[in-house]
Amino acid sequence: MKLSSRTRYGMRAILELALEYGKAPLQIKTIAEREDISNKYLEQLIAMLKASGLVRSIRGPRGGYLLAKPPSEIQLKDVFLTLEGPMVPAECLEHPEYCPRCTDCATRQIWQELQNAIFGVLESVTLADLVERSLRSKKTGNYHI
Amino acid sequence: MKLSSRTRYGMRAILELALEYGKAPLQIKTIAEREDISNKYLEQLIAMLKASGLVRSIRGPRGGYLLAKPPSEIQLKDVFLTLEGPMVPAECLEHPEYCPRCTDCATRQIWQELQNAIFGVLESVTLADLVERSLRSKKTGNYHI
DNA sequence: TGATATCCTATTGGCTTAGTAGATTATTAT
DNA sequence: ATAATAATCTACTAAGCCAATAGGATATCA
Repeated sequence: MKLSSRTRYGMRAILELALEYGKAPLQIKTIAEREDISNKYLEQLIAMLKASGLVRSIRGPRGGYLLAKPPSEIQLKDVFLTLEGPMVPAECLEHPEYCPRCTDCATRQIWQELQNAIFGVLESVTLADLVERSLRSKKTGNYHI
Repeated sequence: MKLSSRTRYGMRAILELALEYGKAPLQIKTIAEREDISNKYLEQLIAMLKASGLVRSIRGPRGGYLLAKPPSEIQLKDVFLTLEGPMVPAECLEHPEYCPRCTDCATRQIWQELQNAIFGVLESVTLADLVERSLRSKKTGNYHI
């Protein structure tokens, strides 16, 4: 099990925007350079973030992208779901009628617990938290924990 | 994010084996019928479980498959990793040299926490637990919680 | 009006998934 | 012995997704 590049790149990109919150808009080109992501690909990822209302844009020269809300109001869950798509380990979690068998039920509970565990993490952290962590590790120079 | 059919089917299949632990071997055909899975496909999934040592087989008539260890000694993590493959949200978790940038670090922590949360669930439950849950829900008839 | 930067749509190669198909081998019961 | 049974092995395939790449259109500022 692996996260898509979409999610990994996108998370890094929106963190860049969070780090610049309150300042001038950031351009795709800049983010792509800083994060070493293909310009054109990043364009699409940011479009997804914009479509879901997490990011807004300014066109033309001196334009770029801005966080649509304060970092403290954006949970990682929001970003994750936008990029990775719906978090449904098994269909029967959303549509119990898919689950006519008894033994399914026990496994179904597990998939439910897995989903809860993942959401637990992603809901407990906001972009503001990420910014704080990011600045702290920059200060101490401890890139790897 | 969704689990593969491999993992969902395979987990149900090995649960069937756990439910029959100590009894006669279960045949592919039987499991496939009970769980409504393609015979031929299930064959391959069980082969994976056998290759990883969780299941053993007896060939010929009256043959079939058996759990290689008591259900209490098989964590769901073992089954999951066999079927779903290695759980590495991001490459930089295993190879920190992939992580030259500072902002990566904050996201990297998150992927680490996600991995821990998932493993936490999958390590805390064994097939014996699943069997117990399964029998209980069969008794009460509460298939959906 | 030209430069800048977002926006939009289409296309692609490569990989994985979820099977299907068919033949082979080992074991048991008659 | 032999026929039936059930696992084992290998190969193939259609469909879908991923991670880009490409090229042009549109809005905005100086």
